[in-house]
Amino acid sequence: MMKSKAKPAAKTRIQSENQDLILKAALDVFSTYGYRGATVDQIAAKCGLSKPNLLYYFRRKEDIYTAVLEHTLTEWLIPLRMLDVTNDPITELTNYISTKLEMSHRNPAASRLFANEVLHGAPHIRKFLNGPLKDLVEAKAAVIQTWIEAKKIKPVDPQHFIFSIWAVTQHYADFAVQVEAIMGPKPDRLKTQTAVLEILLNGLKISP
Amino acid sequence: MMKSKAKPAAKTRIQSENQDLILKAALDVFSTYGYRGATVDQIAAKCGLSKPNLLYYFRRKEDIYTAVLEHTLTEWLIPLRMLDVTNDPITELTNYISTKLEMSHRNPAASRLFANEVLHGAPHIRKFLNGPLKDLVEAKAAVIQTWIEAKKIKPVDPQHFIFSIWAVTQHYADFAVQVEAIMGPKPDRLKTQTAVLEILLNGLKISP
DNA sequence: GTCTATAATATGATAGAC
DNA sequence: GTCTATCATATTATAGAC
Repeated sequence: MMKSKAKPAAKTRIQSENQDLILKAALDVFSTYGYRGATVDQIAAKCGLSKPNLLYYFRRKEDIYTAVLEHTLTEWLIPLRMLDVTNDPITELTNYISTKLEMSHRNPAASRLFANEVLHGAPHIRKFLNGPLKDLVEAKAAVIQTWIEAKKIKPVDPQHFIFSIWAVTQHYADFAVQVEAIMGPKPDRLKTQTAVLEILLNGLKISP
Repeated sequence: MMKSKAKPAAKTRIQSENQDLILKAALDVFSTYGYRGATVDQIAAKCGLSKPNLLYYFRRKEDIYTAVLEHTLTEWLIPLRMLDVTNDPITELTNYISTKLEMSHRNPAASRLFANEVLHGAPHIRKFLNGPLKDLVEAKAAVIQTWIEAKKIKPVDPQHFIFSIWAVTQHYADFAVQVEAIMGPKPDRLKTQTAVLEILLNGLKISP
């Protein structure tokens, strides 16, 4: 469960470069095949290190996995943290949704890694879900509630609304294969963004 | 890829009972651990058969997996097929969304099995996605488009709207651990349903 | 049809030379 | 720090008795 003793101290330039290589390759392999489906061999091959050399940097397979997860999670919540109660709600929510779509598009592997972890019961990040994530969602649900009470947007259950945003935006990364099977390869990103914003936000706008 | 030669012909009562047992246990194990994470041992233990006996019914692990997937997929699309252009759109869509939420709640394992398969590139159901699924979505997108042109609902991209429905409804099954970490155990189902219907449909309703 | 025993393989992890 | 070689284990799959 997020043992940060996993990584050895990175001191030399070669060490820190190799660590980056490993984490990048591991994100790729773990997100494609899942924790159990990924093999240390694959990760080693992908970053051009020998298996024993890779295991010199991270003693166990699980240590690589938790390192990548940790790295991903810290970045993942930044956009939600930025939701600011003092600004216009539609502007803020448009911004948040667009940023999440953008992140899912730029780094689908990270989205899939996280999806896979939660799908299988989140054994490595239970504490994170019950602690920091829960706290953050409650704080931001309160922000949305404030907007509702100020009649700046129509009423909606704030927590479920946040879930819906996550669900829809991450869908385009996690289920990309399915989306492309139906829409053809390389779906128009602007069209996607416009559609998602309309679907999620039109119901909230106060009628003119 | 969906080789239906997988199952031996089930003739005796014992055989067909055991097949059901196996498929039920396999759905559970595969959806929890993923294809690679699941072991034949686990499935055998769960349904009370010995491993060799299980492998008498399905020669290879992969055959069990494809059988379960096939079984799941056929049931999964029934609600979307029922979307009827001649009825009131809000009634029809309310019905569809409610049914999908209900299915996700009653059988989260099926939802997760499918999610896991697509997440990892859908190696076993590519043909299904590119064929039957694509055709069905195009047909039902046309239904929604008809409603829009008849001014019965506000304009929305029909395909992306279908994706959003899938994303949000399946989220409550696939990410149940996360939802419960934030909302507490056993979230109020009626409240969830009401919230999801509002979020997805309020933007479509023609102003009174 | 069902079992025990076991083969064949894949894979995580380590020992020890350089 | 990095490599080759190898161990130990887990797991799919089969052979063959009953």
